[in-house]
Amino acid sequence: MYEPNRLREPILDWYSENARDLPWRRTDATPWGVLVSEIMLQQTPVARVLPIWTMWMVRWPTPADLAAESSGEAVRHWGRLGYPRRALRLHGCAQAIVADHGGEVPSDYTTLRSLPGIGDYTAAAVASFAYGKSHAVLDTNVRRVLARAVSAEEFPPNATTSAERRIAEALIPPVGAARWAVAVMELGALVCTARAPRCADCPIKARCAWHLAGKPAYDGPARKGQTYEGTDRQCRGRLLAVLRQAHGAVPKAALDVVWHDSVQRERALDGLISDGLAEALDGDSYRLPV
DNA sequence: CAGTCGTGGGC
DNA sequence: TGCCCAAGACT
Repeated sequence: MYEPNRLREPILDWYSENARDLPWRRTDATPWGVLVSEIMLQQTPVARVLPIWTMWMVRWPTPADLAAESSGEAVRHWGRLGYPRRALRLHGCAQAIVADHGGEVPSDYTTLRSLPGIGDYTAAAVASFAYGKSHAVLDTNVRRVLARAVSAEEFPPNATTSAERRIAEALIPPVGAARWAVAVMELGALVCTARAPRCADCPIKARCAWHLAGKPAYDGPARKGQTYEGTDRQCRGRLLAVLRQAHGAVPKAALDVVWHDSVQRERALDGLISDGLAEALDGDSYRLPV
């Protein structure tokens, strides 16, 4: 690859002036706070995470605090963030951290990667942002920025490729890898957005391969559009919302009224139970797991 | 590896 | 208005 500093320096300078003041980025944020933020932020906008993260940090300031609660309380206080299995996985993280790591969030990538709900991105992000380690942090923002700036493509491939990882690793600075990672992410989140990128405000527009090529339209395979209305996912969401609000046993009749199709409703309820998001009680009632 | 898994705001 | 998609992980 060509001289990495051609991209690094303007992006780092831009970040110095434009970084958002997010609570999990402050110097008083703990590794646990960083871990919680990263899992909450998976596929979820910052604006919706902020209030939930703040409540969690007050309620469960350490992994031990969350581990001492039932998984159902984690699900309840997940609220409407979406993908509630993340709440279970975060609870599982807390339990593993207490049981196997002395109550301290692990600092190395491989150990983080072994925790529930922590994949390649989140392990790299926590190691970088909580502990200042050097990793390629490849989230959707970074992948889009690199696709455009380096590969002259409007969008990255559907799945992360080894070529992308090679490009990202070549750009990691020898010093300040974590700041570089968050700076590229921030550029992707605020300027180099998926729709209507603000190229006029971009610090590397004169060096961006995609911009220099005249911003050619995406010509790759169609990206998966997600339908929602009428799906099992919507049904699960309705059912779980009832259980979250109930604070105790919910008679089945109270679930029946929120979804008309009984076949789909039963399938969704079974799914919630097998996922550990709900429990069946004697007497045909249900609740969040204890 | 393609499918599954929530939710709500912006354009 | 409907469609797109927002710091992915897991199977």
